[in-house]
Amino acid sequence: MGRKPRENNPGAVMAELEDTPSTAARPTAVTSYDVARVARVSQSSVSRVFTPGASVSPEVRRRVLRAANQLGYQPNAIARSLITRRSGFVGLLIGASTNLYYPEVLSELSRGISDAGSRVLLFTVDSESETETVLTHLWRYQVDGVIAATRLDAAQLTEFANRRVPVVFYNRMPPDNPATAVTVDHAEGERRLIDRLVAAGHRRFGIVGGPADNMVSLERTESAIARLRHHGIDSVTIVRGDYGYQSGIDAFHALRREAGRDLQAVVCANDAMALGVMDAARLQAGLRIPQDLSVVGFDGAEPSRWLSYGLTTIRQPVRRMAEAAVAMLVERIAKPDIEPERRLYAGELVEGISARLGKG
Amino acid sequence: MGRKPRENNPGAVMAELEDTPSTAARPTAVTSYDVARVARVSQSSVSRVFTPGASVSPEVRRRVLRAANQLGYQPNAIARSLITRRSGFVGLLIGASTNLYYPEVLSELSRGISDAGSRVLLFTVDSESETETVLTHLWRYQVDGVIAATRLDAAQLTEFANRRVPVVFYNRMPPDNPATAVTVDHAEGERRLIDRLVAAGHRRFGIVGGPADNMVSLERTESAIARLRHHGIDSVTIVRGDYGYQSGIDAFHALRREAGRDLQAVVCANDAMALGVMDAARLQAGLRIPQDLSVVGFDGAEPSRWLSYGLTTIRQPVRRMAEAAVAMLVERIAKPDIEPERRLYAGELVEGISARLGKG
DNA sequence: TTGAAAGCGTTACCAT
DNA sequence: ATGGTAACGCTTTCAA
Repeated sequence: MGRKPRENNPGAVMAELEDTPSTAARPTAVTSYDVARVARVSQSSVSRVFTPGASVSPEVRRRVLRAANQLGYQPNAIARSLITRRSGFVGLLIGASTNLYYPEVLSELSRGISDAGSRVLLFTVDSESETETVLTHLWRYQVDGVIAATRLDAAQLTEFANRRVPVVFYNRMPPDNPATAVTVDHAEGERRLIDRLVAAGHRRFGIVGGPADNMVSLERTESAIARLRHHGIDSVTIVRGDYGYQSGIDAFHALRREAGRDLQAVVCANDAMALGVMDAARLQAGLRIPQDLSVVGFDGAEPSRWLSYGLTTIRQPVRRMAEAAVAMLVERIAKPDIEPERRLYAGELVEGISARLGKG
Repeated sequence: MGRKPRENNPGAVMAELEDTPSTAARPTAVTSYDVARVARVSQSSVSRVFTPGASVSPEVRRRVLRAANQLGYQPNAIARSLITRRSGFVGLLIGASTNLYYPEVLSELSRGISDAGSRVLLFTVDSESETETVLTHLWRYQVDGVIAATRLDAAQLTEFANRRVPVVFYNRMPPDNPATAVTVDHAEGERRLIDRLVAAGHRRFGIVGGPADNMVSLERTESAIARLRHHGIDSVTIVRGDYGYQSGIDAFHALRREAGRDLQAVVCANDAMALGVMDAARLQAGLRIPQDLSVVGFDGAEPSRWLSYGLTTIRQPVRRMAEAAVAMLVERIAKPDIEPERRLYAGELVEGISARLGKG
C-alpha cells in the first residue's frame, strides 16, 4: 500500500540547512525517507545504496551518500531485521565470572562474533534458575544463534532445536546429548600431566575437583583418576572446591587432613584453585614447591604465569577455540541442519616451576 | 490498512495438534496472529495480554495464555521496538581486557542492566580506531543508552548528544567535556595512600603510571605527585607502564636504574602493575617487602588479596559504582535532558602487607 | 536502473 | 473490554 512517511521530519529538515555532517540537532531519528527527499530519489534507491551488491547508478549513489552523510543517516537495523527475519544477534551466555580466564574468552568470542558481522547480546547467568528468563529474552530478540559457556538442560536444548536456533557450547558438554561444542581435550591434558608427574616419581596424589554440577571439572577429575589408576595408583584423596582461589586454600588443608604429610602432588581442576593450593602450601604450611609438593592446574590463565607462581598447567588455545566456536556457529546459522559436531583442542603443557616433571 | 497475515502458519498449525508446550516442530516463528487464531480472539487482544497493565478479561487472558503456551509464542521484541521506538538495548563499551578487575565490573554492569529491564549489547573496543565502527552499529541498533568504559573523543560525544542517546562513563572522563560519569575518587585515594606512606617515613618515591592516553591513570599519577609535593617531596621518579603485570616488572627495573637503591616506595596506577613490581622486587632484586620497599596499587582486584601479595591498595566499590552507573543511565533514558552529573565514590583503603603505613 | 507498493510483527489509536 | 486499522522503517517483488 506504500507507506506514508512523515511529510516533514523536522530533525532532518534542520539538518538540511547545515553542512556539517552529523553534528546538527536532530530531535527525531533520520529515516531513509528523509534521505530520499534530500537526495531527490525514491526511498527504494536509498535502501539499495545501503544494500551491498544492489544496482544503483553512480550518480544516484553519490547523491544519496551525500544526503545521508549530511543528515547523519544510518539504516535502522531493527526495521531491517524485521523484514529480513535475521536479527544479526548472537546470544552470548556466560556464567558467574569466577573463572580467571573468562575475560580472555569473552573478549575473543566477542571479537569473533563482530568479525562475522553479528552483534553480541550478552547474558550473564549467575545461577541456573536464571537460565529460563534468559532464554525467554533470547527468543523475544530472535537471536540468530547462541554461544553458551553455561549449562543447558535437555529440555532447554530441545527448545533450541525446535526453534531452529543453533547453539555452540564453549567448554561445556550437555550430558547425554549430542550437541555442537568446542572444548579443550580435558582427558588428554590430564593424561599428560599425570604421566609426567608419575614419571618424576610421585605416588601420593591429591585431587582438587570443581563444583559438583560442572561437567568440565568432572571430566578433568575423572580423567586424572583414570590415568592414575592406569599407572597402578588407586588410592587418591579427592576434595572439591568451587573453582575459586580461596577454595584452593581450603582444599589444601582438607587434603592434608585426609592424606597426611606424605602427600606428594596435587592436581587441580583449574588454575585459580591451584594458585590457592600453592599459597596455602608455601605460606601456611611452610612447604617448598616443587621440592616438597608438586602442584598442577588447568587452563593457563594469566596469573598462573606470574613470577610468584610459575604454575605448571595445560594452556587452552583460547583464541583458536573461540574462533572455532564462532565459525561453527556461523556455519549453522547459514545451514541449520548441519549435524552436531564436537571439536576437541589439545592444550599446551606449560612447564612451570610448580611441579617436578619426569620425561614425557 | 490492516495487515494481512499468513492465513495459515504451518508451524503454528502443527503445534496446534500437540499438547506439549513448546516442544513441537516449528519451521517458522509463531506470531500473535497464530495465537489469536487458536485462542479465537483478535490479534489486538493477544498483544494486550502481553502488555503489562492493559485491560483484558480473565477469560480472554486465559485462552490467550493457553494458546501462547501451546504454540511456544513469545512476542517479537524487534517488531515491538520498531513501533515503540525503544530498542530496550543498552550498549556496553569495554576496552581491551587488560584490567584485572574488569570481569567484576562487567558482570555487575550486566546484572544491573538486566535488572533495569534492558538487554546488553556488548562491544569490545580493542583499539581506539575501532570506536567509530562500534558507534555506527550503536546507531543502527537504536540503543536506548550507553555505558562506556572506553575513551570517546569530543566529536563522538557530540554525536551522542545530537542523537539524544545518553552515555554514562564508567571510570573515564572525557577531557574538557561535561559528561555523566561514575568514578572512584582517584585523587582522594592517592592522597590517603601517600599520606600514610609519608607518615611511615618514606621519602624516596617512584611512580608507575599507566598508558599515556588514559585519563584515569593520568589523574591517579598527577594526584599522587601533587600530594607528595604537598608533603615537600619534589623529586619523584616516574615511569610509565601499560596497566599489565609485565609492565610492572619492567617498571620496577626502570625505576631502580633511575632512582637508585634508595627507592623506598612505589606507587602504581593499578593493581596489576603493582603485583608485577612486587614480584620483580622480591624475586628478581631480592628485596623484602615491605621492609626494604613499600608498594601500593589501585583498584582492589581479586589477585591483590591473594596470600602471595596482600597488596595495599584502594578498593573500588564496584557493585555500588555499577549500580549507580545503571541508575544514572536509566534516569537519562527516561528524561534525556537531565544535566550531566559526575558521581565520585570514595575507595576503601585496604591495608595489606605490601607497604609500611603510618597513622592515618 | 528506478519507483511504487506490499509486507515483516508489533503497538497505538480508534470506534464499538 | 474488544476488534479493526494505521503506522514503525526497512527490504523486496514487480513494472516501467
